Amino acid sequence: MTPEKLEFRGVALYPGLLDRPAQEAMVAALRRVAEAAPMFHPESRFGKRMSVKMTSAGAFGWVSDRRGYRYERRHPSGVAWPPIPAEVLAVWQAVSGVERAPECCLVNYYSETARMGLHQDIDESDFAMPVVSISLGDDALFRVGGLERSDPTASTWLRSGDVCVLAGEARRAFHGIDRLKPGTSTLLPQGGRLNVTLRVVT
DNA sequence: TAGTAACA
DNA sequence: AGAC
Repeated sequence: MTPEKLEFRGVALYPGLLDRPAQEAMVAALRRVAEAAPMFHPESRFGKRMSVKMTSAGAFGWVSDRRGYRYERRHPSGVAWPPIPAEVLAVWQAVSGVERAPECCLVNYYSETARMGLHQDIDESDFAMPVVSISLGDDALFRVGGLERSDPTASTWLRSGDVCVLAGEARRAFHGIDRLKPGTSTLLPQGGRLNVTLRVVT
């Protein structure tokens, strides 16, 4: 793992923390997660489908529907979420800086046209616990703002193998993904991007 | 509005 | 960036 650490608007960035073999191993593990807990398109509380597909691993999964955003013990189908893969836990241990283990491993799949609007991660109970994010596959334009939606934003490209940590001032910063750069990675045979986010929820 | 479209 |  490359130890280089950068900072972008308060977000810690570890470019290329995962080398190609590590990325491939993680994708294989995530494929097993998606077999146990199939990806689904969440719906916002106003009935609009999000463009990303998602599933989770761990004690809790993140769920969105007309009842709002929350963490649930089970996949919408009723099955328990599979365990968080060891490869993913190793990244948390390397960069989170906390002793607690993550309780939720949210896996988002971005097709070439998928995006994620500016939002805050505020469905957790302890904001002293960081959010760790792993990028796999095509490059993605990552936008980071401040604590209010109207705060100015700035963008940077995230590449396959990069890891971000949202902690401290940036823990509740607005952030999102504007677009992908299709064809920039050969990691995923069908293209697109996987993003893995790790959180302590309770 | 974890979304979108129109418009500047 | 703001409005819906």
